[in-house]
Amino acid sequence: MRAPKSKMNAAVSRVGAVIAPIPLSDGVYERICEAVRDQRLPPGTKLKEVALAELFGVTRSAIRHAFARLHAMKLIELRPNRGAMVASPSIAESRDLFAARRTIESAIVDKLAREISKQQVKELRAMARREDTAYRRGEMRVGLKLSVDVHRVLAAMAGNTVLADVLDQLVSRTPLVLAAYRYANRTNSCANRDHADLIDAIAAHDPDTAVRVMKCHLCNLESQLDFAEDAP
Amino acid sequence: MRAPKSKMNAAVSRVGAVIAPIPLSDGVYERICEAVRDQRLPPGTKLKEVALAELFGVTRSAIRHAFARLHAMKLIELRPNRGAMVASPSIAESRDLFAARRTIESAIVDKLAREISKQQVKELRAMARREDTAYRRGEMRVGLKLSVDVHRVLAAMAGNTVLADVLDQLVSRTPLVLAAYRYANRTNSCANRDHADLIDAIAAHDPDTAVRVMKCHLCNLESQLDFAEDAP
DNA sequence: ATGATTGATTTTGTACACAATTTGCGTCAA
DNA sequence: TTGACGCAAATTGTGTACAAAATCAATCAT
Repeated sequence: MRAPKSKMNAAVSRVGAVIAPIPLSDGVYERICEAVRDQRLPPGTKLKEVALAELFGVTRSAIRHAFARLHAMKLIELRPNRGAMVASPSIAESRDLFAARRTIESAIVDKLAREISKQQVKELRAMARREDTAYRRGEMRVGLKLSVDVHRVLAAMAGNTVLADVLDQLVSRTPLVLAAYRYANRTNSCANRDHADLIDAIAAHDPDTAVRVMKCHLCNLESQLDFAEDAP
Repeated sequence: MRAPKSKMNAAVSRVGAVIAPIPLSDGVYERICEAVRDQRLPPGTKLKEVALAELFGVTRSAIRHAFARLHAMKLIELRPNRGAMVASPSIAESRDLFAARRTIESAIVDKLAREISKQQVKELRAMARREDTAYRRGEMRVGLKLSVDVHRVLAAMAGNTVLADVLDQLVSRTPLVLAAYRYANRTNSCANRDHADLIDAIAAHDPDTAVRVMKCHLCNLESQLDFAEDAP
């Protein structure tokens, strides 16, 4: 990989076969995906192939593979002969994204409120607690990650893998919208009380309340956005 | 740079830039995507890179790019060092797929029933008519394509591009489920009367009926499946 | 006869090289 | 000073070559 010469190449790739039995440029994909979710890569950031290739210690081929997947997830935009950049969701797309999330996550919490187990409730509460402490400590990046993960875990617990995968994409795109349009003075993305209330409703096996809280939660988040200024 | 080789080369690529301003292995992606939707590629079909490369007249690089996108759409499976094959949805995944479609398409027709225009109704009716004639003529492949397209057009008309994109993926995966699990004696995928009834309810601006018909339509389709036999 | 094993062929994964387009900078003229 | 023009550098698109892994077939042993 790193060394182009033959002996070295054989030895290195043998090791690679052990630690990476998966055909992976996947690692690159995951890393960039997380960076987008963590808002370390703001919308519009140019992604140069050679720079990323030597950063990750892989070749351009792997980067381009990762780009193809990231593009399919709509996390980056690919313009012909002009390279890749982190996606800048338009205003319309951002609105549609929240509307789609309301539809899907309502269905998810409705189902979950009917069939959640005690153990799952415990996991959710633990996660919400960790999220809360992270925000209290001012660790915004950790808090954001946990906020996002709460929604992903809810989807996973609902047991519909197809819907969970779909929501995963929408949730991953949300930080890009927040980065592009949120008021500067807003601090955290998911009000912690919202998550706690949501989990309470689910734990109480109250689907209607859970759906209402989830919709309200997403509307609150969307209302923190300012769609007036620029037009990406 | 300068062109010391041949003028011909420059001229050809200039033409290429005009007809293909998009960085396209996209054509390959579209072709395979359609083939899956048309059920010309049954689940489990092995997709060899070199064979496809010379079939489409491109190099393996383009094929691999297309594979990455098809994998992200979950239309093919990629096993490390063992290549690509058309996805074989599991029973659980198939059930989840239909459940997800019920959730999303209910939201779509609900919205559409509230704001559809006369012109859009005309388009839908024309499409349903073409679908009907195709099935009557025994052109099953054309009929299937139109059946699928009805759902895609409904999603597009609802105006939420995010939800439409998501549904596009689910709809494209449905033919794979049908190919894998449907009773052999069943003829067409979407009962034509269902689509006509659905469009009637939407045209009448009756969201509740439209949602009920859509859910019923999808349940009918799912009930044509036999999840008993094999286990992919 | 059946099963395992080894060797050759096929197929995938990855590195690399070249072509072509875009981009940035410097020069020149109005 | 400003604008356009043009060359040079950087970046992307694509084709090719080689190495590793898997598949298949034939051989050998039990």
